Amino acid sequence: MPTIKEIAVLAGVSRGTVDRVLNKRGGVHPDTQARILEIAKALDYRPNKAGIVLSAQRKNLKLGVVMFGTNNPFFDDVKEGLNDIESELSCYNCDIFIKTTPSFNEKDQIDAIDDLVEMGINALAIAPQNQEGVVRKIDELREKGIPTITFNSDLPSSSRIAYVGSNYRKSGETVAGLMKLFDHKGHLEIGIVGGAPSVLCHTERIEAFKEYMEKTPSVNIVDTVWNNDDDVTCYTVVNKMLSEHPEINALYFTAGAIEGGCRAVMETGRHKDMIIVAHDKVPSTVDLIKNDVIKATVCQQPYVQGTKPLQMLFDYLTTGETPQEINYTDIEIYIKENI
Amino acid sequence: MPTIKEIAVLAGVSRGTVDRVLNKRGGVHPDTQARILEIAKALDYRPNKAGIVLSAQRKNLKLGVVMFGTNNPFFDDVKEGLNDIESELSCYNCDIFIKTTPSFNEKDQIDAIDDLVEMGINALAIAPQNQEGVVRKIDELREKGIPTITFNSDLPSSSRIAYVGSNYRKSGETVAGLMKLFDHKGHLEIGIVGGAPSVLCHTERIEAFKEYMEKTPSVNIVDTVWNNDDDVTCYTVVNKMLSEHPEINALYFTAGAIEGGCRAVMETGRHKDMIIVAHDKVPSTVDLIKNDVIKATVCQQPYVQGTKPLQMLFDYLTTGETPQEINYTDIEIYIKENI
DNA sequence: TTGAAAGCGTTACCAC
DNA sequence: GTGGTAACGCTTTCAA
Repeated sequence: MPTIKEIAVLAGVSRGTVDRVLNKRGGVHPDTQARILEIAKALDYRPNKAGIVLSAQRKNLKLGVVMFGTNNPFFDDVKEGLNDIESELSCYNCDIFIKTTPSFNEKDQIDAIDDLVEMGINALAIAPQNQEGVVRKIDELREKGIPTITFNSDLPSSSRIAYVGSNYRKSGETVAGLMKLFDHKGHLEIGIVGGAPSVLCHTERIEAFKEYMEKTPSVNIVDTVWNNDDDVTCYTVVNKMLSEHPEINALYFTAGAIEGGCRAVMETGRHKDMIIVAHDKVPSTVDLIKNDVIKATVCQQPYVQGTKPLQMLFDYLTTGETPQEINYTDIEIYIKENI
Repeated sequence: MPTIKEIAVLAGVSRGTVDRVLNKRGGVHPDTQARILEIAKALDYRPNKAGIVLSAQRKNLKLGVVMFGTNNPFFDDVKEGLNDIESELSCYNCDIFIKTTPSFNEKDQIDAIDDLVEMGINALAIAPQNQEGVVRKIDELREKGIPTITFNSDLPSSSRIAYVGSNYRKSGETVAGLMKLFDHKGHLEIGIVGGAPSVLCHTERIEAFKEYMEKTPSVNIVDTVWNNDDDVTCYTVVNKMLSEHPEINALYFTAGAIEGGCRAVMETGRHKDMIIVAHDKVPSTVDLIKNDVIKATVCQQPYVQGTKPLQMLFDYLTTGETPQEINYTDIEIYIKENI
């Protein structure tokens, strides 16, 4: 493997000059520059990450994280990822500051970002609200030279450099495909239980699910109700839906807090013939799968959503390599046997 | 983050002495040793990986890999993983030597290992034959100070330090679970198509599958045939099985070369009502899923099987951290929509 | 526009 | 038993 030192010798210059060229810092004579680039290409030079990281420790990089502080246990796995990457990067003199915002409130997120900037962060990872103010704030940071990566939910219209998270349309389609495979009667009458109509990822899943099912004649979508990520609400709305629609033989839960809903199903005694599919792998969902109430759950690698954005930001700041813009997490299917 | 330098200052010794203690090289006064260990513990010292890797480059580590040279495209993904990790580790002055053995022959593998040892490898990754001679050879290497990690298939009775690969029993059970969920008739008559009775991983899958299904009254396993990982053979045996058993309504392919078998099914016109589940994600399987011939395929992260063993060996040789012994890859379910 | 040197954390080698 | 020092590859700062 060629090193900067070797290139310097071959080009008859000092290591500093090679570094200036390779990292586009400017101030080098065009001829020298051309010569160095040619040699680097010929030798297939690739920088040594260990050297870069070691050297970067003198910068004391600071990374900021903004996310919901909800009690949705889905985020426990995200947090586990955050903790692991924090402990790894701390060895490289890189600090991570995490801010959780209590409500689904735009201003809270913006304030959190401002706080982090105040603390001197060099980059930001955010699970953002889908709101204009947050977009503008990300653009503002970009101009200040602070790159942002979105995770869990994207803001394509902002100038974030990358997104790490689920392809919600494809995950809705995967649930649709599963239900068709599970369909034992040859005809599905489906009730959908979403979180809240304002949460983009849930509505995207539902939209894709519906569009996909519309192409299938043997499937009918009966009703869509919302549980506001709340167990009690979930019980009530599912109870009501089932009594109004005795024909329902399949349920699609797109959000958290499904325990109450499943309880409502079990009370009717219809869960044996009901095809229930959910998202994410929280403890209550695992239990429901083990007890044959839910047939399958479709997941989105929450741990990766915690680690990867920060890893990418760290790499970007140290090695300068531009991350891939769209990083969809795998769509994982779990049933009783592989959960 | 504390460094060796800091510990040295606090303990009133040199960096060399701290290094000797932390890496158990011996030759240090017990009192000094105790003092240093105490300080390291108190500061929660964790070695800096970038520093270790940089320093380790002077060793020019060599890793050996032994695997089948079969034309089974499953191994293409493993090889992709091998290539990626090779290119990454090459930056750290670590070379990787890959030997593929042509046949399912014990002696070939042992010869390949001997060749690699001759070349001076510091560690070995092997997708092993399940044979006594290979076990003994691994034990022999261990005594020479050359650690081995098995991948794809394990040799628990050998002194390999770790295994990376599928839990074949669990993956067979997952197929069983899927088939039960897909069962539209309320009664499964299943034909099993294995690779070869001598390949451990296939027989393990089948065994677990059968044991699991035996607990289910509505399931009957009609017959088990072998295709020797060969398309033509597969066509023949499936053709024969289907004509002898018109009651079969589900097929479980546990190995590669399933295209011929599926062709036989399609020729009978029974594929519309046939529940077919397979393993691994090779191009032909993807096609068969997209064309609704196969309902699902259960995979075992081949890419990870290529990268992780070498990453673990490199870490073990440089940082000295003992790898986890059993590293099961995820059991991934793919259907038409998430493939 | 360029060069020289220090420093990041660890390991290895040579003195004592 | 222990200390000092050079080396791994890269970046940064100061000086020319």
